[in-house]
Amino acid sequence: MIKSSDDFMTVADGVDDADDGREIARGGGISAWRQIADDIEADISAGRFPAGAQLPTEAQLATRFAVNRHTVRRGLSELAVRGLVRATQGRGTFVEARPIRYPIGPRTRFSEIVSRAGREAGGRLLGSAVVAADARTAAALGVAEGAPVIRLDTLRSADGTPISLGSGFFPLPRFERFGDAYLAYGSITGALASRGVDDYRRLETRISARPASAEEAASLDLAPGRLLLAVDSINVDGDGTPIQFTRALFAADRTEIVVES
Amino acid sequence: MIKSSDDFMTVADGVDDADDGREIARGGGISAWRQIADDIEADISAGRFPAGAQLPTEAQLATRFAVNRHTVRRGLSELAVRGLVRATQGRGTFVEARPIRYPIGPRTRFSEIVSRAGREAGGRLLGSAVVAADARTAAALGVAEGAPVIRLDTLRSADGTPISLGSGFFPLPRFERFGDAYLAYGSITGALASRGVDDYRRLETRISARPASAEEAASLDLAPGRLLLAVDSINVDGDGTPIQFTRALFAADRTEIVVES
DNA sequence: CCTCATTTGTGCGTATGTATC
DNA sequence: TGATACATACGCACAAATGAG
Repeated sequence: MIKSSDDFMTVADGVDDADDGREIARGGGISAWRQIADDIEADISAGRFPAGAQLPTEAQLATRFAVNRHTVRRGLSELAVRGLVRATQGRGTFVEARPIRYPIGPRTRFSEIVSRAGREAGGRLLGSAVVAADARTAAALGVAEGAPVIRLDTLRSADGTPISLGSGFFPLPRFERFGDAYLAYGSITGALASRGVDDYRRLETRISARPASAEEAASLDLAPGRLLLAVDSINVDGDGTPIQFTRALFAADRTEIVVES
Repeated sequence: MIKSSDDFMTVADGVDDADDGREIARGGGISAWRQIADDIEADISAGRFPAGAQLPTEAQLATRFAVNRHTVRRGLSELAVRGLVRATQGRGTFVEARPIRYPIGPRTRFSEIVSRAGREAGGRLLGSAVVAADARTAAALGVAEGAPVIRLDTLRSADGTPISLGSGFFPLPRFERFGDAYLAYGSITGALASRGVDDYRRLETRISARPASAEEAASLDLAPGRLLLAVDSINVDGDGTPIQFTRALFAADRTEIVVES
């Protein structure tokens, strides 16, 4: 076999990888890239590649499976879409961590949830601004389209791992300078309490799924194109007045949403 | 430019595709496949490729954009993951239909939902069997692990389009021969009523997202690897007794789940 | 039923770009 | 700066599914 320039390995490296050349059944109805993906997935499931571990390089895998590097890449991309591994240019391909649960219910508070999951809560304000309400936001908050609302972008994480990227919209006369309140109290719940909202509940939640854009992936520390759960929700206060419209993006492979009726 | 065998076109075809060679900015920081994906997406959004329409073949797109067919395929695969298009071997690549809503709430009934969305309800029993309850099912139904339960596999569709692929588990002394009841009444709700359950509600719903397996994709008439919303739910009767544990898979790009609290 | 052209799917080899260390 | 490793792109070839005939 003639090696491509990419697959070239030094003689020193060559001597100790003659060991485990995995068998790929050619022409058996199952494509080579799928067999490779399944094989690597089995290694991950069995713990032979623990979470955080670096996989062999694409070139090494290509020689082990006796296929072209493109074929390895096709298999790895499958595992990447499913959130099992993640490739970073110039560094390598690494095994991703396992998902945690993220319950959403009528009384959901983020800080409660992460503590319930036995993890450490974390929320960071990315920015805050006064913007004009678009149609969806206006309808949710019961204000006129184009009316000014406060927008708060937050990144929520658990154990240092980003979990959700959220944009919250709050009606304006009531929640003036709400970004400062959030910074002062460290949580949406606390900031709302400082504005006299000591109870709120979720009125409606819409859930869809889509791949992450490049920016979203960067914020959530995901590889671009990974699956997101998009959760749009409306919170109302004790009187049923809408106080918050939120669009939250969850890394689908780190999250399971629980709805308790 | 030397054409590959794949890209070869007859002279007759060649004369009328000299028109719209789209511009791809090379070396401008944005990869060619992404520009192609964006360009085709814009065409779809603008209605230049309406839903159901067949896209030009990969070879034609390759000549139009003056790139290799692989580069076109990379762009198309991006659109396919996002549910905008779907490729079928031997036929071509087609624009997919837009999503519908699928509300989930305490009083969710499938037939109500699709009629509310102005579509026609449809449910088909794929099979039914008595199986041993696994840990998750046993916990949900409040039976011992390994206890016999009835399993019902159903495919639900709207307007002929498959929407969800579901497995329902029912505790056994109570729902003996439940498959026959489903066939007789044509719906879960009707079959439950025939067993004396005239009211039931959803206790808990768990939502996650993942790509479809080959079989799931086939059942749902999806291209393999497309996004699924996986919804696990527990239904209880008026007394709060669990009567049904369901795992439903929705095509994420045809569905938006609405939770009403 | 078979054949054949069309179209997407898979795989190889090569080359070069780009980020990381 | 150089070496490493993933990302992009071209060209070629053949497999496999579809549909027309």
